[in-house]
Amino acid sequence: MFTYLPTMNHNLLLESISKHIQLEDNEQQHFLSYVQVKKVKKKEYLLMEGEVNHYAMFVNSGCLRSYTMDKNGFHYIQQFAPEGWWIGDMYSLITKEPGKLCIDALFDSELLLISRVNLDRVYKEIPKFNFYFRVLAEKSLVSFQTRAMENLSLHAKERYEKFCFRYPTLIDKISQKQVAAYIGVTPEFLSKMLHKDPKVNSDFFDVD
Amino acid sequence: MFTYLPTMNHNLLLESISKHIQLEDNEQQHFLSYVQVKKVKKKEYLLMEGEVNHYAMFVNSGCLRSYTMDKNGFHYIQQFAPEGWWIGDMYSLITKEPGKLCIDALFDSELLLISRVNLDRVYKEIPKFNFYFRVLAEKSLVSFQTRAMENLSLHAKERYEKFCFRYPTLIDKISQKQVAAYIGVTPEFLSKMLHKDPKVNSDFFDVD
DNA sequence: ATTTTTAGTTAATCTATGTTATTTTTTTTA
DNA sequence: TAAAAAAAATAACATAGATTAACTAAAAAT
Repeated sequence: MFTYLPTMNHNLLLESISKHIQLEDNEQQHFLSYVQVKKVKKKEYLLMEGEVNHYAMFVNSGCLRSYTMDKNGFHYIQQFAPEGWWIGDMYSLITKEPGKLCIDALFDSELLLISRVNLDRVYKEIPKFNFYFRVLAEKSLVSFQTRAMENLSLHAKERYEKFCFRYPTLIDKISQKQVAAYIGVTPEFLSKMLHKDPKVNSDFFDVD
Repeated sequence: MFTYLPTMNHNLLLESISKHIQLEDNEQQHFLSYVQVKKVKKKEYLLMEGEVNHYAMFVNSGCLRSYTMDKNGFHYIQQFAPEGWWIGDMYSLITKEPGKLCIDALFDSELLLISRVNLDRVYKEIPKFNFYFRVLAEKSLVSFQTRAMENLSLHAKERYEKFCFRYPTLIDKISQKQVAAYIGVTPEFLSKMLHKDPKVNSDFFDVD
């Protein structure tokens, strides 16, 4: 049977898991034997459009992003994954088909990878991981349900505010261009939006 | 121990479950003892904004919809749930907090309800339901991830086409008003979009 | 350190979609 | 089946955000 000694690299992940399920020592070691550490440089790709995604990725440090591209080369960012977040192309992971997402690193990052194959083993051998990933999937679902509605109903300014709220640690670390691709406007429009003087309140001069 | 004889009302649900997990007869009966049948009339509410959602709902026949409202009274439809679909306010179900969704019936419908409390019992007593609902949550997640991106990147015409593809059984059953609220345009604009002649190709007359 | 590349700013013009209002058609209810 | 209510169609006008282009500032690469 595989075992693996937990190292500092695993702290963040084990912490996330322990919030939802309790693992015996041997279960923890067994699980970690399926996990591999990977370091990537800024701009390095973890997944390109049309590839099958073989790994669920947990971000230990740094930040990843997943995005799609349209025929004009425009980017639309589906998700940022700063420290402590999971990321992957769920469609491709589930179906084992090539996906439409690209995933790359916004900064030098350290990741923990678990392959789809090993994840299936984990589900079989330590069934309570079904509980852990069910809860995670449900939370992520709520978040994307909310964003799908926000993207229909809110103006760019309001979507910007939601972004700031959702990723408070990123606002001053990533470029406006990335934020624009997340809220779905052109960088030119975002720039204008952030610089235009708040409209002067002209009520003071209203007559009648 | 609770048991319950499966009736015709449960066929569709049991079929959905058996696609993902295999239940022993006693597990099936145990599970069904937690499920109640409910019939609702067209326009009847299952959940109103600000209420806590106590039930996950499975649609046996008819169709439900979940939606949010903005301050101007505009509706934004998060999901239709025709026959064989689950629906609920996942945020409220998870957190037990009041949610922002309304859920009501577009037609007379028959539902199977399982309360949050009983669902927690099911997870504990028949752990493989964690697998079933994990897989469902993951599929639903993919669907909402995709829609969130589509709502940013596609024009109304394309969102209309995606709607037709996603709910092929609904196109000729629900009003344009509902479709407009799903794709995020005004009913006036949708009407114009569907009636405007496809632009005549004037290239033939181009000079130089 | 200098060059090259990328990101951000600004502004004029354009377009997809919203707004308001009126009329017609369809559906629901009495 | 008539009356009332809701949905759909149409059209004139308004606006949020896109497009294009030129310029400046900041990073990255040599």
